[in-house]
Amino acid sequence: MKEAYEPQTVEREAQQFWESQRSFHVGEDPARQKFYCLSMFPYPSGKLHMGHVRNYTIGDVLTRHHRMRGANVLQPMGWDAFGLPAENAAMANRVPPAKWTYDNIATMKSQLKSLGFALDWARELATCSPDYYKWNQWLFTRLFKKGLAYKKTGVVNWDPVDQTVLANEQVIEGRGWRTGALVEKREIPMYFLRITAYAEELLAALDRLPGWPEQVKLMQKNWIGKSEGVRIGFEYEMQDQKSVLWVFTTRADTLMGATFMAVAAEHPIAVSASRKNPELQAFVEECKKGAVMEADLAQIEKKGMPTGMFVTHPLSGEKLPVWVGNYVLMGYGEGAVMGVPAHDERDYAFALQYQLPIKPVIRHPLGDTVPPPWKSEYAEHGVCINSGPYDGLPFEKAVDAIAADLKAKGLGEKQVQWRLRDWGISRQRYWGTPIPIVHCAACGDVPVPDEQLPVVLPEDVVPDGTGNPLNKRASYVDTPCPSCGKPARRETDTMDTFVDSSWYFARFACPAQDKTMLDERANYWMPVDQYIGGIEHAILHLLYSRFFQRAMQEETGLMRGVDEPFTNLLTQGMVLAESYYTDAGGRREWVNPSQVEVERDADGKIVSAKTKDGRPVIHDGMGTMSKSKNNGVDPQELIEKYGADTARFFVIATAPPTNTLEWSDNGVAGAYRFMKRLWSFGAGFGRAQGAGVNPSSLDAALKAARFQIHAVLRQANYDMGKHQFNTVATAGNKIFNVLDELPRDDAARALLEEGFSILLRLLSPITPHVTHHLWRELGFGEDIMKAAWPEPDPKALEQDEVELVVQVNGKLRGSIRVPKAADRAAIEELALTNANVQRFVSGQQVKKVVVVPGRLVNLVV
RNA sequence: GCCGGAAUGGCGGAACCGGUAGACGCAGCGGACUCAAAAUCCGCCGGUGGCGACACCAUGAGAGUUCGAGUCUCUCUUCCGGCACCA
Repeated sequence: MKEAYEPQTVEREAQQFWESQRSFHVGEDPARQKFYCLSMFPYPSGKLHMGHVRNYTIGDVLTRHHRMRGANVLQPMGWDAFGLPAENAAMANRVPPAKWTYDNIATMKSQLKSLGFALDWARELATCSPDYYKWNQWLFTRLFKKGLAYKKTGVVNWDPVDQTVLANEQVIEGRGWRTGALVEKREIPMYFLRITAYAEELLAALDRLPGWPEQVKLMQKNWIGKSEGVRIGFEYEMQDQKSVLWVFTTRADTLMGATFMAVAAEHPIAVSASRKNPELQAFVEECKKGAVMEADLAQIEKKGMPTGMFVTHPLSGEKLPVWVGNYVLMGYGEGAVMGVPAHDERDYAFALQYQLPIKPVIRHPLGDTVPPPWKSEYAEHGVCINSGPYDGLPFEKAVDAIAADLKAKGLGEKQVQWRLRDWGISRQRYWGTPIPIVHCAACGDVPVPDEQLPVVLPEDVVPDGTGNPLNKRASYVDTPCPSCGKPARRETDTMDTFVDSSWYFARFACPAQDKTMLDERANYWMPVDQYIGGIEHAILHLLYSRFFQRAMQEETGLMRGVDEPFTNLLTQGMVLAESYYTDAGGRREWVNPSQVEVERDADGKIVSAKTKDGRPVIHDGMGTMSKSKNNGVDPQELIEKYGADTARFFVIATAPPTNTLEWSDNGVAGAYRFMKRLWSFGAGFGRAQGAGVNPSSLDAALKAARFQIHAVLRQANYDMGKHQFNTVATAGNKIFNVLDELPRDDAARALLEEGFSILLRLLSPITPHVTHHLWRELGFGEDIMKAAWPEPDPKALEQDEVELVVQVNGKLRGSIRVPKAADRAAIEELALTNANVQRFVSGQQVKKVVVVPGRLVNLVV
């Protein structure tokens, strides 16, 4: 073995070994426990960034650990290859998106390989390949025939100069990113997937996902947004026509306290009333302009204007004025609310603003006779008052009674309202899955029949930014109707790329399958046992995938009982780095941290920083690695300088996987130092003899060392189980430090071998290359991946004597060594003999003695 | 505004059930080796007092429960994340 650690050589050899052994290739094996470990697949943007390295290292640690524990582990990799950046790059470089994408895939694949991930590349897929997106199309046509996919109009951002639809991220301050033209809203026909049909199930099943972070489940719950209430009708007459204004409320119990109605600016009543009222029309227009997205709108002033119309209260017959209110949203419920100022914060503010009456109908804890004017609304549930027949009823009974009475009059019923909307999947873009529909003048929208799938996207196109290039290709657009054969037009919209990523996990189970979307191999591998990725996908990607899993079950008949695609979810934290800038005449010029030298005071705090060529820079603190702050660290440079094992060890050891990870060049150097120490320890180790440890031949010091090694191992295995990988890595440091202190003599030899064998196996999921090399080179075995995961020896953890801490009144005063079997009385007596303990106890009455076996003694005086 | 989560040395972080706070690493300081530097190795490393044994203080702030609280309960502060004026 060489004296010097050369990571490049070691890693190349290990990777060649795995390649030649097909070490990561897996198949179905019903006899073994399967484990499907999946990291979110990357978008092939060019090259890997640190977030990828972190994500895939976490997945690889889990994969290799489960393998060594005997599971049949699948860890695949693929490419989320459709999407807008490819079109942007195409315009900038005049390269077809397909070529740009495939080139990026080649680069990133070689980077992933250089990191030594245990990936089964035989299952690689790219969503832009017709073999893959054919099944997007197939599933779409199935859902279309069932009515779970349908067409309706949707609103898009329209750039009037480029004559093209813009994605939200292409709209910058209301203007098109390329043209700077004011963006218009346009209504165009789009296809939707009826995810709302699954709303109830998607919500309820969250409670059956104990392996998901609570935070993610809560975000999904809020997104689905179920509220139970009552739909209530208020009758009115307009131009002698009887009509009903419908509202939705979760507080039907306060119906008797309604003193006005408020409708959204877009509501038909507002629109028709504004026709003969220019002032109202101006107000309606103003409301429509107001942005309705930002959270700070929660505090904007309530504004409104009366329409001059009145509706009839369905139970009291009272006439209530109808107002247009800027706080009522057309997109939720009925676009109208009943105003109950006494018991709703917004209604209260509105009523105050316009001197509308406030009528309390729920008993206030301070008493029924709260004198007007009210100081604030009272929004808690309570008992009805001032409500005629409903007086004295608590919330639920009042809602039931009122709903029943409304139903009898045909003016209301209980209703469940959802926030979740159907999923609009049409994108007016070129680089995506073609929507398999043909528009025929005679037959309407005809789904492309199975035998004509896939509808192949031409790959030689270079978009120019004006409209969808597919529209300009007659050979693509003109096609006979699959139904009647007459000339027809092919749909040119493509699918949202979230469709691609909503089922790739199942497809990984079924490589090289060209007859069906999935096959029975999905039954073996699904569900994904461990899914790893960023929290930014907490809502959309994960919700859509849960929806698709259910749709796939129904359409393929496979994966019965597997309703949820991801059993356990780990959301890894972001990677942060220091950022620095120079002040270039009021403008910040960001300097990459690799170009900065830092000066610290005696405490290690940064006092000043300058560039390597001496210009002073300002330290801006830790932030997400980003292009805009120029603080990214290139994984490639890191691997070339230190090797993949160092990068992997740093990323794992520095922070728990769910925390943010603060980049530190010194930290990386520390990880490298550990790799080098490990290496030189191995270089001086000699060949393993394989003689086991004979515990009775160990002296006290060696016994203590062995205890430490096994105690650290026990803790490391516990930490591994709860995915706290940072302390598993540092357990490697601890065991190494123990081994490094051991004498190099015959008495210690067997323990040295046992300890090193444990250390190498424990570290192998984190730093697979160096451990692979040392394992083989030192004669521990052929292939460390095939070795058993180390378990602590219970005998090594037995101790004849234990150290107990002695406390007086809960404060640490000394420690004693007692035989393991010592009884309470003996421990008490020994504790009292301790000199320092005596100082605090003497002359006082010992009132109580607490003995925690194996831990401590507490004397209460 | 509402809903989550977090707060421990100069820094990242550790501390399983309430039981020795600060493991491991980074930075820093001192030393060895060297003509010198790098690399490597050894020692110190929360604060205050003390020659020392040791004592006191200390896990964002304040209370509480307990023999004993970083850990449990309540109130507050700050930071991070999510969102929907959702009727």
